Amino acid sequence: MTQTALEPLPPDLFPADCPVESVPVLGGRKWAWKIMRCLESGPRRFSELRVPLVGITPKVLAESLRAMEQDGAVVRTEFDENPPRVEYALTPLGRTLLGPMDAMCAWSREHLGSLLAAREEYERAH
Amino acid sequence: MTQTALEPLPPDLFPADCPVESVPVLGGRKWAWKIMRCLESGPRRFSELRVPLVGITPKVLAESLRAMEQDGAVVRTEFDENPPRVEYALTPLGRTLLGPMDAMCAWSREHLGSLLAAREEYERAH
DNA sequence: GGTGCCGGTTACTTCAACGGTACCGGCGCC
DNA sequence: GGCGCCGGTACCGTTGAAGTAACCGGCACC
Repeated sequence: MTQTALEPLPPDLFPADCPVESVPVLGGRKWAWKIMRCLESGPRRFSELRVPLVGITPKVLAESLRAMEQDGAVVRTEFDENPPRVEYALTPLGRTLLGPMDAMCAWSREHLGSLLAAREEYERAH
Repeated sequence: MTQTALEPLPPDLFPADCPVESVPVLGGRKWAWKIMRCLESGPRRFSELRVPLVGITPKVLAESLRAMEQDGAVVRTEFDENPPRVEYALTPLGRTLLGPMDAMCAWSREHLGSLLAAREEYERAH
């Protein structure tokens, strides 16, 4: 035996409050990732965000922004002007997320081809 | 003016086939992340995976594994033994995802406290 | 012949996110 | 007075992942 037996996986491998599930951009919010990217270059207005986020409805954008605000990744600033102006910006905490996001984007750029090829191969074989 | 005006965001900022949406662990699959972690240490059997994935049903586990197999992140190997044995393992492609995942986990370990604090602060203020 | 293990499948239900359409108040402008 | 801009809200329908519960075939063991 040159190979040692694999340790069994313990039932408590993941704590009940497993942290990863709470990471903002990971939590099942379709647009969060793109919104982060839009705010990367500076504060943006609601209607300004709607331009690159093609197809998003104001409802979903408002919901997403509010969720990200709750998570402390985004600040909402209201200006007392006319017509009314509201700006959304990344918080320092939000900015710290850009690093890990870049890592994922780099992976995607490098390996997405293999992934799509695997999908086609799977279709072919089944 | 010491501050330059911010470039407006172009409507084509994100290509139609934006890659990030296709990253396996990012695509709305609740258990994918944990499954990756379970397979990190070596190949595992179906019933072996059910131990740490507390609360997962066989249906959802089978679905998740099949989706990850389609994406080329996991291989399924059937052995002609009795009782039947099936092993799931990470592919080389799947392993390349572990790096970016570690970056996200590190972020989570470091900043989850601030995130939860922000959520409480938001509750308090609204 | 009954029981258990293994790796699932099937049918049904639930739920949250998303999408579609319409509409709002307050102000300025013509 | 009518229209448009801004930053949304209200109501409703759709969708897809997840959860619930029951069951399956094949073989070994007793």
